[in-house]
Amino acid sequence: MTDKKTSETSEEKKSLNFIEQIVEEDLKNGKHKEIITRFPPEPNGYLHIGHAKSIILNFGLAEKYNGKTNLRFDDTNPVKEDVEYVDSILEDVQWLGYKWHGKVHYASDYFEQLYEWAVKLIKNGFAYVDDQSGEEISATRGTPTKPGIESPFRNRSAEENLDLFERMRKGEFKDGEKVLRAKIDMSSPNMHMRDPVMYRIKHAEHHRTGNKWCIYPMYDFTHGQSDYIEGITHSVCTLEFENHRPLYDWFLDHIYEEGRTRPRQIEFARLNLSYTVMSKRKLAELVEKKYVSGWDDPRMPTISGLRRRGYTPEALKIFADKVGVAKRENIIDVGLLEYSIKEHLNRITQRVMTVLDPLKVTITNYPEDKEEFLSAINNPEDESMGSREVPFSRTLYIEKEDFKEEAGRKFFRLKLGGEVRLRYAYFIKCNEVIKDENGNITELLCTYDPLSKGGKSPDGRKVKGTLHWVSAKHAVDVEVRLYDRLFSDESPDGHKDKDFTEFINPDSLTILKNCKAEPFLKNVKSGDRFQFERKGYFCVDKESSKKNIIINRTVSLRDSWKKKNA
RNA sequence: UGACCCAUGGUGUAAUGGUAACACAGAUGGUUUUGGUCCAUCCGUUCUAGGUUCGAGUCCUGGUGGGUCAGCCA
Repeated sequence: MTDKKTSETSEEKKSLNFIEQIVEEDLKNGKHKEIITRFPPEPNGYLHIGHAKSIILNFGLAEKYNGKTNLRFDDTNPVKEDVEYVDSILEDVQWLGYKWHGKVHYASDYFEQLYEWAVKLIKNGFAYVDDQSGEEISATRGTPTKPGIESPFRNRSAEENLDLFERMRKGEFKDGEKVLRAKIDMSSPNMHMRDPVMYRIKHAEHHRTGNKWCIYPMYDFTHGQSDYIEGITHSVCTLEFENHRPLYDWFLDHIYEEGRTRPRQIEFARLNLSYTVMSKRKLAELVEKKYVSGWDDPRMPTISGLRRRGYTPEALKIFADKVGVAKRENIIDVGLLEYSIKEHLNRITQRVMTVLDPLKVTITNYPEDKEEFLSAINNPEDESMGSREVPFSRTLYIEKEDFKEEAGRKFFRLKLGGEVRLRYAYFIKCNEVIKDENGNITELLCTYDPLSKGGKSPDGRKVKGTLHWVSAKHAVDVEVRLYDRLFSDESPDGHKDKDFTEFINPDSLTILKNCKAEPFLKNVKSGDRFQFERKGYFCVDKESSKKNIIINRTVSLRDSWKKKNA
């Protein structure tokens, strides 16, 4: 029953992805003795599953090749960043199970060093202060097919540039009045090489450096040098930075000192998931416009959302492994994510019986005051988890959808005059259906076969259906929240003429208030995970309390019956 | 109509000049006290046209299609 194939065959001969090949090559030919990677988020939002792929890639590389991984906040833009995000990012990385090397790094720790390098570039004639406005700079940059125009301030003397740059730092100028630019090539076919801005003036309070600085380095003048300072060997980022690489290398060329580790930028394709959006801006919009309850809403593709939904770090690693690493644009089927969590939860979760949509069943030939306890297996995939006792009595609940007065032979569940097995309990036969004045079924009158205790056929007769059930007297009331995909379209932000919010699925959340669980659930705490037999994997929500137990459905079980009849 | 990058089943990822492999999805069947798990079988002439080679998914050239770049964002 248990699966042994995943542990044996799949690990043996796994081919390397292109980044691992580069690393192995660099290690083999002695370019590096040890690799150091880094995860460099900007603290301007919550991490999502795309970041999880990057985290797992970077930390995974270091684990595999006995290297190290730094955590560094790319905090060069004070107006967008906040400690709230720093904290959530720290929590998410740790939850994934990774430990960064040494202390947490911040690009803002390097502001002084960066400033000195900027001065060096100025002295060597590779940078100048430009007085043009943002609009002018933009207008003279040219287009991808037309070269740009050199700034009239491009050929100032080093002395003048130095003086101006110092005064920029001192705060003598207003925001936007001046910038420091690299002097490269205004007619480069690569737009990023057309005298990119290195520093801009922002009289804004930074979440770490406060008001110490009023000039802030741009990403391009920060990232590679930060890698260099930290001794990063492989600087892995996403494809949209491909065009930045020549600039990354250009800055390094001008500050590099012989003998030191020189970082290399390598780009891979970011993760895209079907039926969701991944951009920070769009996720923020979902939160702000209250389409979801917050960044950690269980329907969100954020790490905190997935965590609250009941995902495990292991599942995300399984997922990342299956997705792979390459340079091709991709949209991963969300089904693969769901498969990954099912695969893990199937192995580890406690089984439990919970009726989500209860229908009362009275066993007419079962004594009024009798109750008994029946043994149920906790996890068929893991014998060491043992078994538990489940109470049985005359009045029970079964799932409404598990009964039909009349149905074809393909319907294995309970029908009038038919017999099914109650899991771990008895065979029961339905003799009578009770309805209210509107014709709704309110109760089933059944008889049980005392000889079928434990669910074994006493005389060898077979029943096709096995139902989960809960004893009414012993039932624990719980609230269950079912989640469906947030969007009805596979690629909600892939339509030019339509806004992604038009595809929001109005039925992505269903709250069930009247669910009946077996007594095992009485003392659950938030974060506990279960399989509700025949219903799916569930996780106790953070809002859950003793009085009001709230449980999220992480993912449903595969259901070939429902699929066929859909 | 510039530069850079990409193109292998429905979706992803392999094959490192030598029999197109693995996973997910789908289909069919088997086992089963979860219509779960597990097991078996089926599902691609590698975007296109040339070229190099004994041999090309892989190397070269052209084409086609897609992505990225014109923030004082990262």
